Amino acid sequence: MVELDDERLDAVFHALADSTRRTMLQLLAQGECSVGELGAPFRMSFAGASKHVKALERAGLVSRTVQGRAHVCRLEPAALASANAWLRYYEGFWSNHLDALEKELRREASRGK
Amino acid sequence: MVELDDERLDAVFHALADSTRRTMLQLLAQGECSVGELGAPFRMSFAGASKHVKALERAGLVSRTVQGRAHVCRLEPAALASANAWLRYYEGFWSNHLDALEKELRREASRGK
DNA sequence: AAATCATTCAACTTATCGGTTGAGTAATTT
DNA sequence: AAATTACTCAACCGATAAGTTGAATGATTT
Repeated sequence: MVELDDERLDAVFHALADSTRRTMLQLLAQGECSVGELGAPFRMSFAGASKHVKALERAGLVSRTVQGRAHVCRLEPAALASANAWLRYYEGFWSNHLDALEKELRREASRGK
Repeated sequence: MVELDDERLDAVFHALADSTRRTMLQLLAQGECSVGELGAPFRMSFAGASKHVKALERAGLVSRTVQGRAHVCRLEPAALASANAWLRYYEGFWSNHLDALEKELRREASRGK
């Protein structure tokens, strides 16, 4: 695992740092979607949604194929895995602190999150 | 896990989307550090580093205690865990695509990353 | 008490972000 | 052929980011 590509990680984490884009990924986890379908759930112009898709693509989280006039997108799990790999580095650390972790999660749960 | 706090996730992923801050977290994983120690490795003004620490704090990834004139920081694994929990949602998805994943990681490794 | 150290804060610059609108292109439908 | 659909691109806006510098604060050292 040595040293993950910094720019890739920047792009992936940046792409994930937006709730609209995270929701798009959740959509894509159910199956392929056109750019239009990805944008539809949001109160946002088409062009706006298209930009979000582009950010996901830039991060390598999503790829697209042009099928006629529709651009069909699919999830690229490899990029997600690189983020996961980075986080996993800390897994030992936080599992040594499980008490705090559990307390936090319970606190969030009881706040109804 | 229902629905993780969106703002928290925004802040956490945003904090992680910067190589300076990721390095700071790696430092903190080895033990507590003052703000000065955290900033020292970087070609950057003190105030600049201090801002990065603040971003980590805003995300809940780091907490600080003032000890005399030094501000001592430590890693807060709970926030990292919330990012991890989000990613884990996709674990099933990408483990169904393990071939692509492995190929990607090998490709990166052979590029000497 | 003066100097120094660890740090923040405020002000500023430049760049990027998230959104918009309006126009352009290419594929499909009528 | 004309209209519609699915999209991108370019230009713009306001907000935020990342960095700087310079001054302020508060704790320690001399």
